[in-house]
Amino acid sequence: MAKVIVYEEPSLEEAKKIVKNALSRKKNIYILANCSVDYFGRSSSHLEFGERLIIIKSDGALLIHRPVGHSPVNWQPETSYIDVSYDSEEEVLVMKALRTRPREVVAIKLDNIFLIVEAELYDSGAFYMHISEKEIRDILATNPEILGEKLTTIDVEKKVEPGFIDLYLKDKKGNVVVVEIKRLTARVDAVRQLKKYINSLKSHMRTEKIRGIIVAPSITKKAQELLLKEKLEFKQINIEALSKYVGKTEKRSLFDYLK
Amino acid sequence: MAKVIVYEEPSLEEAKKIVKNALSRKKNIYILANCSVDYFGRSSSHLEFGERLIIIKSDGALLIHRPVGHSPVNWQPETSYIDVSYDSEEEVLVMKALRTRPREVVAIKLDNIFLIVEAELYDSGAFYMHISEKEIRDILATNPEILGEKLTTIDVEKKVEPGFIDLYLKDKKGNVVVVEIKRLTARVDAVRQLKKYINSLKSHMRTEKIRGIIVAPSITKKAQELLLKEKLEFKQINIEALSKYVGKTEKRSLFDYLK
DNA sequence: GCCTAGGTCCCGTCC
DNA sequence: GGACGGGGCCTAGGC
Repeated sequence: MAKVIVYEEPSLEEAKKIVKNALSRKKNIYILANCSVDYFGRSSSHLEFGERLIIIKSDGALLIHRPVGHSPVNWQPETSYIDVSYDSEEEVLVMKALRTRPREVVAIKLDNIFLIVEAELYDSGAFYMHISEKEIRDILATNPEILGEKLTTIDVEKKVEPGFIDLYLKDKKGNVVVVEIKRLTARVDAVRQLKKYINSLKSHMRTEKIRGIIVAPSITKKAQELLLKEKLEFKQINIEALSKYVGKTEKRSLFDYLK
Repeated sequence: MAKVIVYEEPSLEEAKKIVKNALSRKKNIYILANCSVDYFGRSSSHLEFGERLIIIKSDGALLIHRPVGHSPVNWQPETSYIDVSYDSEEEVLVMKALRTRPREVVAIKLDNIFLIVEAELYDSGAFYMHISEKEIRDILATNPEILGEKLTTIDVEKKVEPGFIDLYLKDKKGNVVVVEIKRLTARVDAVRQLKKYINSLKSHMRTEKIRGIIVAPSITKKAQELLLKEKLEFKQINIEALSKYVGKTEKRSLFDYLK
């Protein structure tokens, strides 16, 4: 079971020892403190002093969260090294998280620490994500009749020069059918993507006719227009209906959660 | 200054009161607990029981973080309502975070709570991000001579059918110059993007010559090849050197941070 | 390592 | 509100 140690209002010198020790033991560290943050790397940024939550995970992931908003204001997805030192001149605890590739640094200056929590967490729970684009693709590959006509699957994730074709099929007339799948509303960029693949195929073989189909639960107006202009097709699919093809997908509905 | 209250190992019934109260006062809430998570909405997922950090921010943002990794395993960027109840049958505290658009729900079941921290944080610190693509574009628009020749800026973010041209200029010979800017290494997709804009322009006006320039600190080999094939140009810029055109950008280098 | 594409992407911006 | 493109996107998968 989790081991959790709480330090309330440590001095900066005490905090330095606590954090260094916790880092060396690869604990999870959560700090509530008044701090400023500088970032330098692919871009650079400066965040003035304010009260935030600093998270250092056992694998070195670093996150700095403000009191509002989903996204961390600063972060380091993986750190090669976190340096902790006390700057007696500025009277701040300095934590520098380094990353080698890309070469980036996040430097945090803490001048008032409210809380440090050191935690050893056990988490081996499996995570299941249902109906990803990959799942839809595999269902359609084995059941191409879902698209409403007789089709034969030739290839899945077929490599062409500019990328990968989700589904590469042939229709009953022997035409090549290129399918681009979107799990959510298809937008103009999906149509562009499909056109790109078709252009690539056309440059290699000139004899056969090539059809392009966007498969998605819905499509934006602009995407529909571009589709018509490019003489491509759209096939609407019902994602919920597809779930019956997946054994392990749970049949719970939003309604069950809201009850 | 921050007000922080720490509750160590509360019972589930106590936790229910603490969380409900903190939610109603729009506090930041941090919970260390053994929990399972179900998500249903644009996609759906199930996470088995394990020890994690649950963050509820004062604006309703919800994050569930495992002990490793940058990204939260489950989240709700904004919640319209968080319901907290005790399920006496399963002996778990249930927190359901609802979102109306898109209609989504994250349901957390907690069966063992190690720590709850309730915090009122004050954070008004400004955040400065330096040299975005937009900034580079504006600097080049007002100082096109940086590109190494006499150019006149005609338009910024010019709308053409497939999108927006970063910079639309004329050179001293009166040729149209289309510039695509990348803040980091330019890749093949940047070249494709540029080509797309030029094609669009060509279809509208046939008299003038159109040049295309990729402006970036560096370019990949593949992009360079495509560039040559398409008879387009690459102009290297030094982002550091551009910063002198931005008043508020700090002149600190990576070296200063690493010292 | 680079490249490609997906994501419950999130987020800003413009219509 | 929908739609579209950017991001220090992050992450997974190929080569």
